[in-house]
Amino acid sequence: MTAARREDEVMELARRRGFIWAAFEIYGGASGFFDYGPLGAALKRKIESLWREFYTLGEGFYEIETTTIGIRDVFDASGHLECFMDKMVECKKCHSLFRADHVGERCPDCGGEFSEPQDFNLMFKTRIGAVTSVGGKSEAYLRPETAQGMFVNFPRLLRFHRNKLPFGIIQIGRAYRNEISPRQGIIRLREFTLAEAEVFVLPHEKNKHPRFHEVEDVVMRLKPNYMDEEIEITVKEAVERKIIAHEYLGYHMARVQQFLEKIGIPVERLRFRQHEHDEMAHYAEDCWDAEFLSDRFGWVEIVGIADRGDYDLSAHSRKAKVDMSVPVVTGGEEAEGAREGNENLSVFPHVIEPSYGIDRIIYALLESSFYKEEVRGEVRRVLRFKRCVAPVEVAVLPLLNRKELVNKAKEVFQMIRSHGIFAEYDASGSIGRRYRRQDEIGTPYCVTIDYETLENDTVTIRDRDSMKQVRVSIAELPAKLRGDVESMFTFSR
RNA sequence: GCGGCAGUGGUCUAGCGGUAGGACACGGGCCCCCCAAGCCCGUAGCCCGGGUUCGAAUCCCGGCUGCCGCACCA
Repeated sequence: MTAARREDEVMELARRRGFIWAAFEIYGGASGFFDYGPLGAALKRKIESLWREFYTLGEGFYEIETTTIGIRDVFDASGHLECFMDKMVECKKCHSLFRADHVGERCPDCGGEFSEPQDFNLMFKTRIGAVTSVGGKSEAYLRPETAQGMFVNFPRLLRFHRNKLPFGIIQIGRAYRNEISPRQGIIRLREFTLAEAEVFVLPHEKNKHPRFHEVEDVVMRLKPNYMDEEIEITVKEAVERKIIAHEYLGYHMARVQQFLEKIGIPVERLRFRQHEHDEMAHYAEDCWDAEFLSDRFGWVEIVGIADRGDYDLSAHSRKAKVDMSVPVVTGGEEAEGAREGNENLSVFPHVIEPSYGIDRIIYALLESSFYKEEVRGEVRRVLRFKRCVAPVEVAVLPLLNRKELVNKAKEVFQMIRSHGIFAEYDASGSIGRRYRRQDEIGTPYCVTIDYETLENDTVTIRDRDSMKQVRVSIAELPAKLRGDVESMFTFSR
């Protein structure tokens, strides 16, 4: 229980200060389930909003919201029913469990005999309605990814986009996987949040992304599956040298990196690792994981960028008997897939999918933001969140708990909130203690009301990272907090 | 899921068969004009269930949870 390691200390802080904790604690807990507290939920909400903006405003994608329960047909077609399933055998002697295809006739531990293989599916199964029979529409599953909701709605989405490709669809939501034994805290959860984009593109257009030039100079750290070491390379060069298969994949990998940097994941702790062929999910043609270098867990996947090919659309077309292929329009530029003289040619769009594990990103952010130093013999713990994700944007503090300062401080507090800035008020304990409280939850700025405030209506803004202060007038405070606060401290760091 | 170890206020810990003590945090007060100072007061705990015993936080069994190793992580 001792929080000896720095990394464990972060999670201790997260629990203590209301970011995240084990679910069902009063009943002893349940492995693989966590709840977000007041600050964690705020942090998560901010990350999700930034993500949403990044893809809607940034890419012009629309967001949809589909059911978290899926009927059997969906996961039958998607392959999850079969491929998410492991045949498990149990040793009759020592009761160890093994995957049937990973093990021989006898238990490798004790040499005991195995039971008959039994199915273990990673999907949570449920039933629809008061039906007790097996099969049919009564059988349902909690989705293991949000993606299927976007695939099964493809015909309507295509019509919505007036039959024009490419287009992208995003979705943020919960997904569920009944892990055999989840560990590693919020790295492996049984219920978690995914933020996924499905980009539908004609196969012969995968190598010409209209905005590729905007990201072509982005330098990324790549670990291709046929190489033993990592290389640092621009996206442009990686695509030219076929290290990354095509522009669409390269473009979205670069965008993933840009998003992660934007919310404050240090780029030097990031790499993109290409899946080995035997490691690839059943639906993937190619897949690169954006991995975060954790002090605690080593390289951890936080985003997967997969080329799902036409796997899902063709599978649902077959199963549902609804043709989701699209006609290939041979316009001015000739299309590779379109053969001459064949006017009725149609193809299944391919899907490029960046899939973000929000909970893991939150862990990565907590771990990499955590900073500890000694100030005057006391430990100072700081979460160095970027302002765009900080749960509390500013704290308003009267220098002393005196009536005249408190009244003025409450006035300023209300004023700041009326400008749409989320603030916290705290008058309890010494000013130093209150600064430390805010440091620990990552509040970037503290506004302090002192006796000078009463004289000339100015307050100080204290910067979390430099602990420096500048004095501004109350009148210009909202504008400063909204706008160029950072610049007021950049030279003093 | 298997094996080993462990679970005491919010956090960290002392106690290891006679009924819980500390530190920090938190709340109230005093003091205080800027980075967890000091003083006073207060709130708050033996993971859950069974058993052994006159008596269990302490010993035994089961469960849950966590850590380490193995397996699993489509």
